[in-house]
Amino acid sequence: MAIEENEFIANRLEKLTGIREMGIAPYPAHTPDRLPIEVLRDTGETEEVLGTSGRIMAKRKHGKTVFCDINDPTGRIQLFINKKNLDEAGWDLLGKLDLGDIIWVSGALFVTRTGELSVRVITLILLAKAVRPMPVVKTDADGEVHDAVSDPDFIYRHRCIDLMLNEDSRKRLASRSRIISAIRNYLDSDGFLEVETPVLQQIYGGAAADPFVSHYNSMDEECYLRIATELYLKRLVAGGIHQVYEIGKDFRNEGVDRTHSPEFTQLELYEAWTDYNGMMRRFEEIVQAAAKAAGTGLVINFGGHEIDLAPPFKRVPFVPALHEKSGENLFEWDVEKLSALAAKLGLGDDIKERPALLDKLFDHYVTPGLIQPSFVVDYPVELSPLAKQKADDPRITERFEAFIAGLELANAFSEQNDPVYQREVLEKQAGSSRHRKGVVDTEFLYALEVGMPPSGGLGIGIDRLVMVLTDASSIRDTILFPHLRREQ
RNA sequence: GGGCCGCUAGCUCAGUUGGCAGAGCAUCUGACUUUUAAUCAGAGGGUCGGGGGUUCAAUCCCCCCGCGGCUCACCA
Repeated sequence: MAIEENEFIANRLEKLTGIREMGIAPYPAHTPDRLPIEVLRDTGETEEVLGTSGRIMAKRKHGKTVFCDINDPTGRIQLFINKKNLDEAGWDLLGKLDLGDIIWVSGALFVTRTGELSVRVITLILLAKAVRPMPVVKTDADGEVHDAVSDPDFIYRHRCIDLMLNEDSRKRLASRSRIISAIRNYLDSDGFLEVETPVLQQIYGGAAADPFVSHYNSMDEECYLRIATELYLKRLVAGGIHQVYEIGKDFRNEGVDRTHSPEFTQLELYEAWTDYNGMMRRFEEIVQAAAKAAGTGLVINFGGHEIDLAPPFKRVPFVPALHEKSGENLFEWDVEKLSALAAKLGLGDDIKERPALLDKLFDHYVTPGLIQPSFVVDYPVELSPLAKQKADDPRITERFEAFIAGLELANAFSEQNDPVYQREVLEKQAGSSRHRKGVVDTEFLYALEVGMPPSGGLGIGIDRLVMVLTDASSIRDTILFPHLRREQ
């Protein structure tokens, strides 16, 4: 199929033909020696002829002199192109260049009358002709940006344009990369092994979510994209891999909103000989390392809140906090009373399960107040099937979720390693939950039966962590290519 | 899935109590040998998201649909 026709594309395709007719290859494979633009800027004025390359971002014609701005990832520099400095072919080529074209130039560096360091171009080579126009964004003397491309739909669908034009997006992408890298460094240097477990699974588990369903032709069987890595990683801990982690995509077939994406990146780590207290320290340290990598201080701004990431983070026990904020002894209430209260608060009138009710009421009463980094600790056992119960109260588990600015960033517990108890819980859940379809992961239970040391486990939503550290209002801003509906 | 808002030129956006569709930038032609949101003179560019309805006349009002945003619901 040919490129869609419009005036702009037709015009550029015509120029492309003209360039070929001049005997110039518009898409050469070879780039002559070049210096990054940043290096030219650091060099300053020099008679030495230097080469560089980049994309044409602005073109100002003044008769026999043309000023262009080109940029590369390291910066932007002005080109001073005068007819007398170029050969005829070079000057003719210039006439067929447009904003967005990628070129190589060489020349000495000088400062113009208006004080702008510029390349006095003596050689001009086309490296890639752009046949599709890109939006033109201008910045004035006051640094004010005009005609910025801000339509989210456009940005998500054409991320290449977004990255070309929007500094914030480039910075966020770099921050994300460095954050993940810093987390790996932190864990690797502390003795953890990074592993890869299956994305394509016959039995999914480790979280309560609907999976994406696929089909494996050669086996003729239904399979699922993973919703968590938990159950595989714990098999490794049982196998003697006592410090292990995975950073990868999980897929949950559920609604999309500002803080949920159907595919998202999660870190899960498991560590033997420690418990959820150890995981709290790990989380605090990972947040420190990530903030350092993102180049923010420990006091950050997110969604209009000033947030202090310095440890230790606040501990908020689930049941007492719920009682304090609600003014009622809700944990002792029965399902009917809880359900009635939830309905009265407009949280939904068809919730009939105690775990869901407690969770919902907690979200209503307590979560919104968790602006500064907080660990909500000691969740009711019904909400935490894979966590170990507290020794002195079997109705409570050694589990925490970490919140920053009301956003859930992490979930962790002292891992349940009692195989008999764990089997009972999973079998009961398989019979009741809409998510489980009556399937129990017996290989996971096999591992517990073989014996798994007391361990702590921690899951961190990487996209959300990036949101917090780059002040992104939507998880989609932290994901380069978020899922969008098909364009009509 | 519900509610609200949006969709107009390549980009950013005006606009019409319903009466030939507008600006800036970009593009094209011309002028200009130190400009920088360059400037000046001229020109072209639109199925006003799609479909249906009301009307002499719809980009505008009504209905359906598509896409997006915010929000609520859902989401261990």
